[in-house]
Amino acid sequence: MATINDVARAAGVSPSTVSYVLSGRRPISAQTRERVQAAIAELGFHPHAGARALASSRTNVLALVVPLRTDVNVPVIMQFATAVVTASRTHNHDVLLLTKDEGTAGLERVAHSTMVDALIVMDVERDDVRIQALRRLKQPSVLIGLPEDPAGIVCVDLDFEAAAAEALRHLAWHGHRKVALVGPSPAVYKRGTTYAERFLTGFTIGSAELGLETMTHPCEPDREGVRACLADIDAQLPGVTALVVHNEEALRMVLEELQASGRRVPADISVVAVCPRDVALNMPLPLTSVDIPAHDVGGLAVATAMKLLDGRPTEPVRLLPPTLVERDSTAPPAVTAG
Amino acid sequence: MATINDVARAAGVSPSTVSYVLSGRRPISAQTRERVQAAIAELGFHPHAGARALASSRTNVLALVVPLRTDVNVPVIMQFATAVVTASRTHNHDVLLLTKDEGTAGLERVAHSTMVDALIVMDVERDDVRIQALRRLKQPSVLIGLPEDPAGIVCVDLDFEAAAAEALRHLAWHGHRKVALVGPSPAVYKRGTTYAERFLTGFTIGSAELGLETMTHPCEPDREGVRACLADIDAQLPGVTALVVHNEEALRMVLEELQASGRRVPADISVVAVCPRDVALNMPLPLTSVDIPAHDVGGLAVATAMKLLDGRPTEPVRLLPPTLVERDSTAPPAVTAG
DNA sequence: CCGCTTCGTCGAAGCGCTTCGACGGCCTCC
DNA sequence: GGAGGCCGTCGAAGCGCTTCGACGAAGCGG
Repeated sequence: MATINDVARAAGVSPSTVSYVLSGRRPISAQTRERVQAAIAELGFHPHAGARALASSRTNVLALVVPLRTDVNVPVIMQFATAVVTASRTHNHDVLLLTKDEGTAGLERVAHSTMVDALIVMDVERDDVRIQALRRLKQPSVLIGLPEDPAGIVCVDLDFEAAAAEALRHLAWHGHRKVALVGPSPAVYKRGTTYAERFLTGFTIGSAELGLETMTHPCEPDREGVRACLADIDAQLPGVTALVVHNEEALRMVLEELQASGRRVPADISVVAVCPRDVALNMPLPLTSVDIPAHDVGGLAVATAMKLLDGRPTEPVRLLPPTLVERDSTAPPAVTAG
Repeated sequence: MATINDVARAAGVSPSTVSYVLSGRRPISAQTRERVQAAIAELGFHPHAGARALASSRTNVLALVVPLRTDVNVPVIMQFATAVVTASRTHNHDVLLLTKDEGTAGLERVAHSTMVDALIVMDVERDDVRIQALRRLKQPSVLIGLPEDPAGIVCVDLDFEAAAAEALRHLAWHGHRKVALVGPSPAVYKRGTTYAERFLTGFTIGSAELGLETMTHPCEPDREGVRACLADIDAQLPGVTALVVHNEEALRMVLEELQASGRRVPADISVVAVCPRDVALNMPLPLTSVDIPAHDVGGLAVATAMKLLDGRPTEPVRLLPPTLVERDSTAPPAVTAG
């Protein structure tokens, strides 16, 4: 492997000049720069990451903590992860993958041993123990999600409260008065995953503001769970004309069960999904949906981390406004006798 | 941050002694070791990863290249990835996440800049350009998959040929004579993803050996694709009594379409799935399946990488034998007139 | 009791890079 | 036309760790 000294010799300059060509931290004449760059290309020089980290105390690596439990929606997690990786690359950073189950220890390990410049943490819970740990690190961190007390840590996420309100507004505008929320599985609520709670809050508030008759129901994402959920909804909110589904796994089954019970979407019942765009489009019929913009959130998380590293000012909490796209699963309610 | 010098001073020894306590490369008296360890604990010392990498030319980081395209089965990819991460941790390594779309450049970047000790590459295609690149690197690599010409690179994977044979053997043993393969989507074949081809090969050979009447059909994983696929199968292989499904996305829909067409599983038609265990168990009825042991394969990939790093001998290609577990979706064929 | 090995520890030399201060040479401005 | 600046480059000092050779002390056999 060529070193910076080899390059310097080949270009007839000093190592520090090569370094300055690379970093651009001092002016270098066009001539010299070209000679150096030619030497770099010819020797196939790549700076040694460890040496660089040692000398500059910058690693150009971000830690990304992902949950590995399977009761969260895996494809969505993966969308966030890939968004973070691609965004990091555009900022000339790489990504070190940590799993949530290493907990606090994993964060401290990579931070204390200076393996990463900053941390991005997904799937934070209401009062996640990891948050105090993050506060103590010298590296900045960005959460994807919104804990109870985010003081001192920057958070980015979709504004799930607004998302719920948006879904209800759309349905109300179509004339719906009786709307049910098919939520995530009970396990998700139990864990204190705040996006579920925030959506619920938004749903409740929106419902009150719009004067709707609503109910909410968690839903286990298997055939039985979906059936039970829909049955409960029919029992507790007879004449329901619209569903908001905040549960990717259950989505397809909800549609199938509605069909099985003889109800047509959207003629007999409207459905608004809360899910990534491609999920909404890959259903038997294209669903009206509030997008979960994993790509944007991931990109924003990385951009925010970069800001922090540069010492630029940053909003402590940044919630992206939801976008609802009307597709084929919503329509005005059927006019019924009664 | 405390350095090794701080620890040395606190323990009243030289820095090199601390280093030897940490690495165990030279004998250290129990007394000294304890004093050093106490100092380490007290100061919360973590060796600086960059400095360590620079001095030892070992980073204790593995690169993992995952596909980010969505036409592969995301949850399965994620299973591999988490398996690799957890296994790496047990070997005291971390994982740097690269995406396949950075291609050859990404591999070279992390290798040349000495960010990683070894590379693990998923989703290799028949004659993947990345393979030549890997051969040129000074770091060893392990492929999850099996390219055309694996010479010089170690590969691990499930033995998909044997898996197909195993599925057929099970069905033949039950007395089935007409069996169809519902394969991955055409895109997967087109890409030259070898596991699909290997399964197909095994299916064809097994079919001949067992004297079965079979056919194979790729399947687009949406409602229409599944319908078309099943219709083709019924047309081309009338009286088919069993299906082998090698397509996680389509699996649930296949079952539903069979039911919709009035066929009961396994009374009227048997189904063997090729998928991870948990997928087989989370279907409306527990499916007889050949497991895709993502966890084992990921773990093996890491273990193999460690072997290579230690200079221990390694089999060039290691294909894990498949395991078929009989559950509720297979039974002898119905006795019909004719 | 002497010389040889083994054990436990130290000191110093790097690993490859960044960065700070220094220093010529050139331009500019009065 | 000389003082003052800026531009472009160099040299050297580290960053924090590992590792090699060296060296006393202790243990052993003859």
